[in-house]
Amino acid sequence: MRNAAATRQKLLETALQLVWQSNYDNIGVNEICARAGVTKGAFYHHFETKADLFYAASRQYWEELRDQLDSILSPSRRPLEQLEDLIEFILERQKSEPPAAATDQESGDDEQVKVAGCPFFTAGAQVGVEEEKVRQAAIEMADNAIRYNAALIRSLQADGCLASTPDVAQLARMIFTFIQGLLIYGRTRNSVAEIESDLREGLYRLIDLKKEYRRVPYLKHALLTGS
Amino acid sequence: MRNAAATRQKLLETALQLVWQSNYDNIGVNEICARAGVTKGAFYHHFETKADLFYAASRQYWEELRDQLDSILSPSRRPLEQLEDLIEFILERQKSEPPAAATDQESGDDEQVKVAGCPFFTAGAQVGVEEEKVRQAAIEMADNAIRYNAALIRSLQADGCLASTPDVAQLARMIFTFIQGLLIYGRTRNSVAEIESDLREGLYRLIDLKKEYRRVPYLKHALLTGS
DNA sequence: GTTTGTAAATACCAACCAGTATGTCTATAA
DNA sequence: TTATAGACATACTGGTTGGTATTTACAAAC
Repeated sequence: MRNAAATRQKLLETALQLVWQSNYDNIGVNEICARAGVTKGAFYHHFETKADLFYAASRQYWEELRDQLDSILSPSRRPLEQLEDLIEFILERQKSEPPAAATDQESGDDEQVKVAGCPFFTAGAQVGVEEEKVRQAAIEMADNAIRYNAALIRSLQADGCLASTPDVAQLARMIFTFIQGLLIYGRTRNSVAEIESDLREGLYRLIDLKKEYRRVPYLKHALLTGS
Repeated sequence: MRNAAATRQKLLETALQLVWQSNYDNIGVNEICARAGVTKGAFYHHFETKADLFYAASRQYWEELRDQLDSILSPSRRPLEQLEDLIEFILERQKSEPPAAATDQESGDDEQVKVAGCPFFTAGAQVGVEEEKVRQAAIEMADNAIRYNAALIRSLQADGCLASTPDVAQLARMIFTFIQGLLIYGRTRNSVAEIESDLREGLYRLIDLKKEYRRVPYLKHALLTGS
């Protein structure tokens, strides 16, 4: 590694991957370095502390996420389409995490974690009074996500999809917390299946989407009796 | 400490308190012992491992919680009353945690954590593949809580309070995940105020409570313009 | 070709981790 | 009074933690 930018990037990606599979306290600097194929000297050359790395990783993670959300929640698309694609996006992402630099070097032995939720958000909720930067990352992450939720709600509302007039800011918050709680629940069971049905139905109920716009989540009865 | 039961209880309470303020990985056996005024020998006399202690603590925590839920969700009370009291209970509990053995010995310097969420549930979501017992505790905790949610939903439904007919099991799950997500969110901000309004409104929307049964969350406008 | 600044490697630190080995106390039973 | 067993205390283990000090490799500037 004679390329400074590449080394830094590798550390960010590895941190992202590892914290996604476990949690902030459980991942050590040594392990990050080993997995990234980088020495400790390089680590502390690029980042002052472990918390610093995670803060930087969370920001980069959000930038990637933001780009994807921008295309899903693009004003050029119909609000209902945005909602459904967002749901699909969340579910799909749980099946394919960690997000970046999945396979490289000598990895390949890891236990597969199927559901994760945003590790930076959950980490920020758990670290102690020290590690203020980690909590800061969680707050920023949440604020960003909530902003996008609010935009989606306003679009849906403007399109006449909502059965009632909500407090947009509040509803955007509630959607975020619901999704996070759901993903954490899914993680304890380590299965995506359990949350697949709940995500769509829960969002429908929270945003009070008009019945005619709701996609029937499970067609098993209809399918079994013949389409 | 010549009383074995008391020593064991003290360890359980201390573990409960500490993990509530922080998280599983961040709390060491040494710290638990020191805070409990107990030596390490006593600790490992009563519990085989750290994970064992937390599993036991989570079970005891649930037993306390269950008793309170039993009185709140008692069939002798009107379903709507049950719901409102449950909401109040959740909010009130966040302001007064940790639940047991708050002040004893030489404590008193701790940073106040205002919002917590169930630490055993969140811990179970984050621990790695080892520590299976910790995750087990989280799953049991969730299952228990969801059972009580389901009972409440059925009561509300039987009383004609719901605007639509829900999948009870699913809705009970969604309520649980929503509440957990909300509490975790509140913890990152370290404020109860942010979640107070969201909890009631979110539950109303999830369970699709008929409008006439919804308690108006904020009367600020009405109050400001004169009652 | 030498200087200079940055990137990275090595070796190391004190503090802490969960867990253990071993001994002592004390209460009860014989 | 003695024997036994549970309840604890003390001291320690090997290993790991986040972080640092020092040195080396290397590329561009002069």
